[in-house]
Amino acid sequence: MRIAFLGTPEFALPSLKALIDRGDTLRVFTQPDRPVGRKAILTPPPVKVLAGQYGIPVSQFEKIRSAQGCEALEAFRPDLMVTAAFGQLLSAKNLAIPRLGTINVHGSLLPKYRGASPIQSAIIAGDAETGVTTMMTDIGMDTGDILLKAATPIGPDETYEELSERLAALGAELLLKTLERLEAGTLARIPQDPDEATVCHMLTREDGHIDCTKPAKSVHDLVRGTNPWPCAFALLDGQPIKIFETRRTEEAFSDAPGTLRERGGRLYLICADGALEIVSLQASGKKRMDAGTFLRGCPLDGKTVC
RNA sequence: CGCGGGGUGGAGCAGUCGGUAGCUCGUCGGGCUCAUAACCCGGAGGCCGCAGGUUCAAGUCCUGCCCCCGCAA
Repeated sequence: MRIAFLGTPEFALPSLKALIDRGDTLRVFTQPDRPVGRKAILTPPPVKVLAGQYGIPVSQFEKIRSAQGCEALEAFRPDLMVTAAFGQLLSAKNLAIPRLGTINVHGSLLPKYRGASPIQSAIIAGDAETGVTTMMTDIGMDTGDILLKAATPIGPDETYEELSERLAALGAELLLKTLERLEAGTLARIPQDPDEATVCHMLTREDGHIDCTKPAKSVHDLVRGTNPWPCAFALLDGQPIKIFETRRTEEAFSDAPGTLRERGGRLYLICADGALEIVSLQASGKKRMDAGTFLRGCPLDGKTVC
């Protein structure tokens, strides 16, 4: 098949690779190179890099909905479009181009977590299970008919980065299965139940702000759900302290939520219903380090964060 | 020239008004204990990021450069 693949970050890589291995005729559409990091180095999106390694032609548009975007898509004459974490909404005109329609690989069990941060949101919400869904893309935000789903449990300490990697692989498998059934004509379309739908927005830095008046599990879920980006943080003397890794603990304290306690060389953050051990953290202008090392140069016992 | 913090024994940090480098941990040796990420005694280990400058004297003040990091994009 002639397939136009629209995707951008790491999450899209296994799906693109799966299509490459299938031997489809591909053309990749992705976001423009973006300045990355403090040095603002212009960096190509991961999908562009992978496509380049296989000699697949790549087109980059600020807006695929633009006239130029549509022309480029039409010029390729795709049978099918496949999207995976593309990062842009498609227009009705875009969607009308491929005769077989557009299939999206989404990192949640739709209709839950429509939108930009399905994987992080599932972890932050404390869900025990999530998954991937293939669906027929329509004009809405992840509102199209569901094709196939695959579920997977979320590990109690699994981070966004780890889960994202697993779901990306799972998504690629599901995409292959979806295409097989599409070609065999055995694919069923199941409309989403709007009453079950939830939407998750793109995360911002402030989404990583820890609220110690919540239960320890909720804080822990936030820490792992935002790792490595935007990363959970708390304010100490007005300065952000990034908290990379926490661990559930049975240690009991009588301090108010937000208090930091040092005990046995370990660092604890008091939350609403108990303490959470802080395993690794980073102060502004400092490097990331484990709690024991941090405490050696910066005593925190008795201090409070908010 | 976007804003800001920082480079000091192996790790994390302190070092005031310039005056000969200190703390916690680790490490090595010894001691003590039923026992410990316990305690006691002792030791090793530092071109104070690099290069200039000011000075009787620079970790400290000035200039340039390199590197690390937080924010903003």
